[in-house]
Amino acid sequence: MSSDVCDITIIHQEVVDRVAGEMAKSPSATTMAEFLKALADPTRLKVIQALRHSELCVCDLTALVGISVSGLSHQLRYLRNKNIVKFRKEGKLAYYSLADDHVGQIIDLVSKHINE
Amino acid sequence: MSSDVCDITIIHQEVVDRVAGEMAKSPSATTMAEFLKALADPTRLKVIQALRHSELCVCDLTALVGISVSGLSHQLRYLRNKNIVKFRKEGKLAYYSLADDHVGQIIDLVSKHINE
DNA sequence: TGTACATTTGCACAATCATTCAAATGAAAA
DNA sequence: TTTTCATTTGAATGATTGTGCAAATGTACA
Repeated sequence: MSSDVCDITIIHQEVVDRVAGEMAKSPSATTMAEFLKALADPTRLKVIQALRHSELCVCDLTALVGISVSGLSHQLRYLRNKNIVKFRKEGKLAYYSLADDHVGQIIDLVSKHINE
Repeated sequence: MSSDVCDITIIHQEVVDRVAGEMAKSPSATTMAEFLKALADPTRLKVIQALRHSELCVCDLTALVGISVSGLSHQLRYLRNKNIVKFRKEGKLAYYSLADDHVGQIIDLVSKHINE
């Protein structure tokens, strides 16, 4: 059974309909992709990995990540806006830490997948 | 205790050293980021989500993803090269499916994180 | 007050990337 | 063979983005 609509040829109409229904149950692909994009960068990943082991100030993070202070600050703001990291100010220093452990769990899974 | 090397100011040297040691235990940030990038795109995410529910040919995937056949084919090659999807040929049609379930598990975690 | 220093921000640029169009490939049917 | 159709490929393009530089902000200390 096949149909032809709007220049797209659908070959297995029933399967497509069923899968479309299933897909509608999870969060939108755009939402999930936007979150995953936050993790899909070496610099941001290093920041997150570092913060899993200790709260750190920007200076120290710079040394661990190997990037300019300015560049790091940009990425920290990015991660803050996505609620992945949080920070507290202590005098001149800003101490960053992870907002929750969800990201850590995801990274562990990815790590396991790569080490197979 | 602080030191100054190569224009980078390290404020908590011991903490940095300890965290650097911990970080060295997991796969490189570059490797993990490259894998995560494969998931961090709405089109590729839709493809993966669709394939979790059924093996599908390119035609049908096009309808589910909402992109040109050519664009989809580019992304499918991308996912193939990363060993995330595999395919078999049956006559003129190419049937795609997931290479393993690791990706699905990761997506489930992300989905759960978003639905909190 | 003024100096020193950690961090942030605005701007600019190079590089990456997702997409489409047009052409090529390959396989079945006529 | 020729035609038809599903899929792939290559080239081109517009948009996004990670980064550094320079300037601004804010805080502590002299």
